[in-house]
Amino acid sequence: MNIGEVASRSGLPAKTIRYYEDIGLVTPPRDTNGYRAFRESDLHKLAFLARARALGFSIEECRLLLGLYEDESRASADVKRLAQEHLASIDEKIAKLQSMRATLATLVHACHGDDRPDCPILQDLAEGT
Amino acid sequence: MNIGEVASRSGLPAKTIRYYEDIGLVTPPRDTNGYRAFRESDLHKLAFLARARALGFSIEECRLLLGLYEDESRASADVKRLAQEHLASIDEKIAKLQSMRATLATLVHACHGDDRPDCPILQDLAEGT
DNA sequence: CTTTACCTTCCCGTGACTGGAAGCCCTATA
DNA sequence: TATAGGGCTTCCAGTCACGGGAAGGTAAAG
Repeated sequence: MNIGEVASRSGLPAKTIRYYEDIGLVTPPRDTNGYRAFRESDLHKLAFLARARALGFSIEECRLLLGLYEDESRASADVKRLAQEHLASIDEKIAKLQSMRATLATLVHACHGDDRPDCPILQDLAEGT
Repeated sequence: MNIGEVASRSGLPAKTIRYYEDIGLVTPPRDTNGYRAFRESDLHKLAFLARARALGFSIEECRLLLGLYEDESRASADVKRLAQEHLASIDEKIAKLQSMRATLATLVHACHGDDRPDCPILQDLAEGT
């Protein structure tokens, strides 16, 4: 399998797949012409990575997850802990964004938004009330 | 005012203030010894920037906001539009995170998290069900 | 044989900083 | 007056996870 097919089947751009090889997440062998020759197992790994990334895991977390996935003697507790930590960090991000959102929504609501210059949004930014 | 005082009064790290000068957001004059000599107006701008950044505006949006702030003949509609677009992008981010969160929470809930290897989290990542 | 599509490596750019090195400047104390 | 410390300066490199694009080799189609 060449990189193009792997890209379309995994949903990852070819650039990303090459990058994942660079940082050692996959290690496809090479054909005599120098092309990467992906095995089914490489495709499988890449699809795993695509889904883990889609859940917001960082590359290093993905590396750990892959390691656990390939370790037959893993404890599911280790996976769960990793996922829970990630869940907590997502919750933090959501909370931060919602706090921003609340302030911003109040300001937007207070601004009449016409052609006059006075604007509570700028006022708030300037005065930090 | 030296950079240290401006840093503590604006809440921005000195490094960040130098960076903001690099990209032209502030242009403090220099003392004969080469030190930046911040005026009250510079401090004011930096505090404005700190608050705008805290609301999640990008640097380029901050640049626009500063421009509007200093333009006496601005239309508040321009400010409001900028803020509304930013609000929409925050909503997108929140939605994405909440979707991740939902999937992840389901998986975490389904994983017993003991010393056995079978784990629905890894299963989901592997099979993409 | 030519075109076209695909593959390769390499290097630069992104956003918004952060860390660290090397060196100048200013103040205070022994 | 020597020195120790802290603060200031510039510059370079690294972060994270890629994406864009150049220069060139290779394969499949007409």
